[in-house]
Amino acid sequence: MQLESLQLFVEVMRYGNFADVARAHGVAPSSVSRSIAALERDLGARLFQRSTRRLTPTEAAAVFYHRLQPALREIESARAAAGDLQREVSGTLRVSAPAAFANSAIVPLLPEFAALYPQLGLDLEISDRFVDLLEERIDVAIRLGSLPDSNLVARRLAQMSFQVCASPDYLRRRGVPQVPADIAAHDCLLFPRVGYDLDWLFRDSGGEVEKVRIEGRIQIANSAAILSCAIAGMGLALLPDWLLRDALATGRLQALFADYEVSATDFDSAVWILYPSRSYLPQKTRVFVDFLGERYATRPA
Amino acid sequence: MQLESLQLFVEVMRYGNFADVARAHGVAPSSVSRSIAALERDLGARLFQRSTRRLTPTEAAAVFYHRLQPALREIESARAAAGDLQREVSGTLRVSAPAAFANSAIVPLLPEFAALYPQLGLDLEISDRFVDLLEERIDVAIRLGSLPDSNLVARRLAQMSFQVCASPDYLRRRGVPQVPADIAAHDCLLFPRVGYDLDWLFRDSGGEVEKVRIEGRIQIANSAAILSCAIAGMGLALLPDWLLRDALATGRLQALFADYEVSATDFDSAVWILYPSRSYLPQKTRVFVDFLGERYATRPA
DNA sequence: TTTATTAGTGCGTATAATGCACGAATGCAG
DNA sequence: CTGCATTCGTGCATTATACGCACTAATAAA
Repeated sequence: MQLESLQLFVEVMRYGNFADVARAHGVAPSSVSRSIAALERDLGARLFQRSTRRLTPTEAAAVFYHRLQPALREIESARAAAGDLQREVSGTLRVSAPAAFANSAIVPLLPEFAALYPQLGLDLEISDRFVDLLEERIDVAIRLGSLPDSNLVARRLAQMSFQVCASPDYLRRRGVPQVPADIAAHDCLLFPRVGYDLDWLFRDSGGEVEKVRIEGRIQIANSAAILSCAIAGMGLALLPDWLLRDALATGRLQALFADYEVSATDFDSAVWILYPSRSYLPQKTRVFVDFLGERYATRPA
Repeated sequence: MQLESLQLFVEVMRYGNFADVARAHGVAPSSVSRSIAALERDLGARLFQRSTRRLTPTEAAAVFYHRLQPALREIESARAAAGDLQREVSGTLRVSAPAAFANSAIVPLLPEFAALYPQLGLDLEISDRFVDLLEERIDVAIRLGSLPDSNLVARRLAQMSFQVCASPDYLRRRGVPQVPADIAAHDCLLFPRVGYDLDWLFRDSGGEVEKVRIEGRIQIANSAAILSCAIAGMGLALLPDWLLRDALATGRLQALFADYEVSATDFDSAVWILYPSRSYLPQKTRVFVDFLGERYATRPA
């Protein structure tokens, strides 16, 4: 029984065919086929019913998979733990982050981080869905907003604050709103959120919250696209500060309502960093978490 | 990382030296030495401090060992479980069968079968369409009639013979037909079949085939419903023997033309049992196929 | 000091793995 | 209904790997 065959089997269960697994591993499909066949010989049981175009796992495969997968992960984890005891930061760190945040807040920091730890490879998995850290073998994940409960270790990187902004061109044409109620007369770029109405919340320095109904003809569920629209002068946008930093710094956008905190949902969104709660935290994970923590402490988002 | 290297490592931790492990495995000591060295390369950490006459496990080895050992045991156990599923009658058997056949010919046998194999769960998928065994993860399928070609293993359970019958009440009112041609004057219960005209075929003991045009006002594409109509005295019905057994035995129906073979299509219909593959045939599939085979051999349908 | 045993290393051979090409099967698009 | 493309499996030639043997260095016990 080959360990590689077991890993291939697990991936075949995930992908549902041999060819994709072969491509992912850079080997010939026949190799995968032979590995699985060898495994079946070892088990004395058929794992997949094959028709040329479809693989169907047998009951034996399902049983084997559900017990094998945790064991393989444990071996991998044990290997990492043993290695990290005597090794410096090395290997590959798999980071999962939302697309917009990765592009504007992580990628700019990568050169410095990579220079700090030349032995460490970085695998940035960009995805806006909530990935399963264990399933995808993610070491560290960035999550925005409020946090669903889980058995992961969570650390709050920074408070996430929002700002209303528009392009100078737009403000010249339509005027600069002075108080929150003024935005009712403006085009707003809408980010549809399930469970929330089309209101923006403004909290003044005294803590008073004002809710203003907004209107607009453009609605996009992608904050990077909303940013582009705002820069193009299509209206007011409510966006998180980490996404605006560049555009504000270069003057392509102009922030409004400096005296207010603004939000579309509530006022306690944050940037979270998550990692699996392992008894032995790999060095690479620790240094990455510490690095981001430092960065966001000294240069708050 | 080789699975065998991991197993060797565990044993080295137990024995405390390479030579004994090598002897226990019937390999050369140099082989063990090389396996451990490869493992150390994979981990990036030294596992043993070697002095020619003594091995001292490092801290990394201790950490690795304590997590590796349960994982290896789990893999071995998972392998045994998957294999046992093949060799022992356990798990769940998914059977696909046409509704009428399932109700009258399979369900009555289930109590006995279930008692024979108490560890086996049974999932009876009743469907009159031709399901894709792989797609639906079906272990065994029952098919009636003639068989479309496929890459499945097919076994003929029994010849399927048809009989013309009617209720005693109906025969009292309308008279008992003596020769095939007599049925032209009777109400017949029609089962519409694509590609076949409304004729019934009679083959006498001499092999002579007679085709008789039938007529009737009731047409139902459901043999169980036709059975009910016949029992209710609504006409003559041409039905497969396995569907009639009960009604004939209790006298609710009476068979006609004992000296003829009858059919609505051709004379070589059969009950087929199909399963996906012959290699690594799970025990649960084998016992079910054998059980039905025995049942239909001793008590022909 | 001698002896016996152990780990590590070259080296040649034997076994195993791999890729490629080909064939059969099958789902999909036109 | 018919090509078209993709997928899995197998035979074959090639390549890579693993293995044992012989030998060296080292060390604990006699």
